[in-house]
Amino acid sequence: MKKRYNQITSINPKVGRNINRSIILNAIREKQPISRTKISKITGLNKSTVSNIVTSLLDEELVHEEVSRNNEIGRNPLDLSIKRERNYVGAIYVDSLLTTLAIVDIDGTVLDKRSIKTESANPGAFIPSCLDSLKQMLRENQSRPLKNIGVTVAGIVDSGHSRVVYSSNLGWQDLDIGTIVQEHSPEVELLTIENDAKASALAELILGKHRVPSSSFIFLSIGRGIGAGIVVDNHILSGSSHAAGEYGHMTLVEGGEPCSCGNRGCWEVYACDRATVRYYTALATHPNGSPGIEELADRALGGDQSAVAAFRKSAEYIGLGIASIIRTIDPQNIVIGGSVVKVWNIIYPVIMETVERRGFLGKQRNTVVLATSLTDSPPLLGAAALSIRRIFTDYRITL
Amino acid sequence: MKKRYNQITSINPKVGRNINRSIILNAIREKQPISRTKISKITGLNKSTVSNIVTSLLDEELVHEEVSRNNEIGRNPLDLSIKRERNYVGAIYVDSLLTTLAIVDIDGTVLDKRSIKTESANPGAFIPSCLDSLKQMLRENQSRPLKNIGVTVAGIVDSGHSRVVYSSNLGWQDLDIGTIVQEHSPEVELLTIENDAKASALAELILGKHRVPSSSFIFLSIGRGIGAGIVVDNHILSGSSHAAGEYGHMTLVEGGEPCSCGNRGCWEVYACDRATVRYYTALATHPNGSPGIEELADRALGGDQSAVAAFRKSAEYIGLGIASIIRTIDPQNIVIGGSVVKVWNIIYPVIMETVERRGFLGKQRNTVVLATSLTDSPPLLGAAALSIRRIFTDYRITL
DNA sequence: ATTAATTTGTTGGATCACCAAACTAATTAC
DNA sequence: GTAATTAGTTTGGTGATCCAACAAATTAAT
Repeated sequence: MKKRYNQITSINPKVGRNINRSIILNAIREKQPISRTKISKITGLNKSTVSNIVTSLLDEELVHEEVSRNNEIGRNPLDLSIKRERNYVGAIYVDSLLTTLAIVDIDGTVLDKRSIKTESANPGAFIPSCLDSLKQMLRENQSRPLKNIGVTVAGIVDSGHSRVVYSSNLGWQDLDIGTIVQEHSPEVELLTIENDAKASALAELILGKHRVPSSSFIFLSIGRGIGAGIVVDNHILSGSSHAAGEYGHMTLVEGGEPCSCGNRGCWEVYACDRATVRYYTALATHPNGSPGIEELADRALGGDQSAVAAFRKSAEYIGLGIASIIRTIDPQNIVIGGSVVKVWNIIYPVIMETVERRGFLGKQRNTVVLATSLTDSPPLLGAAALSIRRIFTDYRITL
Repeated sequence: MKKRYNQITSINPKVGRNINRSIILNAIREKQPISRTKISKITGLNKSTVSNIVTSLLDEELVHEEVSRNNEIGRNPLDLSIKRERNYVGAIYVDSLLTTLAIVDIDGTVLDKRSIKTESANPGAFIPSCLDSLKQMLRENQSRPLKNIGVTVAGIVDSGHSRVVYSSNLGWQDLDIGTIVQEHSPEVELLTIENDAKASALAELILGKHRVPSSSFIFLSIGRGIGAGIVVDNHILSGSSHAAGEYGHMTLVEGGEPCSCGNRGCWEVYACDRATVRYYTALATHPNGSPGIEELADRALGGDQSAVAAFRKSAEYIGLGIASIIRTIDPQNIVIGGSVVKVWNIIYPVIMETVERRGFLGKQRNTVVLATSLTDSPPLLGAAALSIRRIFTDYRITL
């Protein structure tokens, strides 16, 4: 297990070949179906080189070939696309109450999914039980054992050492997930663990239907708090303490409302799900107890004006924070994930009104705010994306 | 003119060679003096390959060779270092009142420097007059014509098109500096123009004496406002509208003091030089008019308690903003440049006290706050660094 | 002084990957 | 049926890196 990234510090023919292989494989993933000739044109590699590398990709069963009929003059191209069968990955998203397990193909399609109760108090027993559940699912689907598994949790994760540094949700601290998995399931060749928002950003990048929205964007995960994955030039910003993207605790109102982190005026105090519920109970004449965010979204969609107003108030603060992000990072896109996406039509106009009033400083800005394009839970697809990325690109350029 | 970056989209032997050349050249710059064998060890390239490439670098007169005596067993190594003679670059920093011109060697040493009054109202005449002054300086130093010139201005700059998008300081909008230079001085092969804070960050990265502080840090330029250069994995974050790093307009106090940008509670309202002066005039019993920030720094160093208190108040807000940066970007370092560096001993304890109280959320964080290590004005060295970087690395990996 | 040991840097042949151009294959248009 | 066009393969050439042997320079021991 624990195949580490190939850290590239210089180029030799083999490394160059591997990089080109990855470039071609990613081109196929992004533009599929695509012909060898087109790949040659967009990469600048010679046709013969492309053919040569594609032959190995076909041998590795990562790519699939099919004759195409395009009714144009000349010989028909051979369409290349990603081979989805035989390359499944395991995905585990550990949330505070429920843990979701899934088997996902390398194109991001969820083949099977189930949830179990999270038993975070005893991770040494809980993690193995997740792996056993995955194996059970595999047997039912008659698939080969999984060689790649991705795990996502809310909290600070040292991905390079497969360790959870700190997770307040789960009460974990310095937990070496890698060793637990290795001892229980030595057949797993690659385990990757990452923060949920960072992994969601990765999923949006490589599996999202915004069709490569851009090479630099910010994925905002709005839920219990506000976390973010920052993507710069196709790389996730990890942070020197593995803690980049903790946008929820950006100070928005110095001296404002107290936050669970001990400070005051943090963004998430004003804009996360709990804030919306708080706004609702303060506004509604008959709040019917304290509804969950999903229930609240349903009420808003059903026409409950207090629920709508609560979401609009949150949206205004979401917009304020986004304006700060735009001014400081100036990303191409901001992609939002979380329950609020359910009421996108209600919140989007409010967010944009605030952003346009506050974020652009009168000058032209290009940042586009979007709802996530992922069709399943972003943190779950994020867990899958961690493994999928490694299949497509198994090195990291340091230079 | 206008040599654009080589955008690398795939690897072939020539590109690989060029990358390795750049890796070796940068290794020499960072670790000089260094032997061929050591370069081979740190890059992973074969000794013979290193020798081969070093031979071309010696031919190009970029590198200098010298026998070393290290008194160790075995043959003495040949020390390689950057050849500073014959490779000078021009640097122009256009500030709102004064423009500084300099001739700098590729190791970052300023050979000659002078200032002229900024005539921003007529850039079509002013830019050429800057170039003429540089040529005059060259004649006095009996140097060859400059092939590389870097320009820095405060404002939003489209570096790829050598254009100033917007500069409120200079009143420039959509100004094509590249064309002006090309028409006046066609012998200039490469003109690079960049925002002052971003270029300062670059200077700190490649010329700073923190000896490569890290590959990801934020350079905070505190002056009339607060600008920043964000360095991630040795690259400057440019932003989708070329406007990344406008940290001065990050909202810190929603609904707070009005800012010139039209919003309220922006960070720079509380923490820039004007704020410090404001604090001082409010505190001092005999403010002696409204002193400039340099004068104020002198008074603080001279024991003026009102000046000290003003800087400490600003420092507290600087710390607050830094805490937000740490929580959101989690950089390895934050490097501060500007007049406040003069009173570093006064402000540093206050900044750190605030940062530690607010930025680390009780968990271990590694971010280190430092004063700039640059021995000359960061935006001026930044202008030089723009050209120097291109000499050392003339491609950009896109992948 | 001579020899052994050690380290630096060079040389020459082998290998590997990409490229260019010619070639085969398949399809449409006339 | 032939020409034109586009897709993909084959073949030989080039160029860069690697490997291993070697030469050069220095210290330590005999």
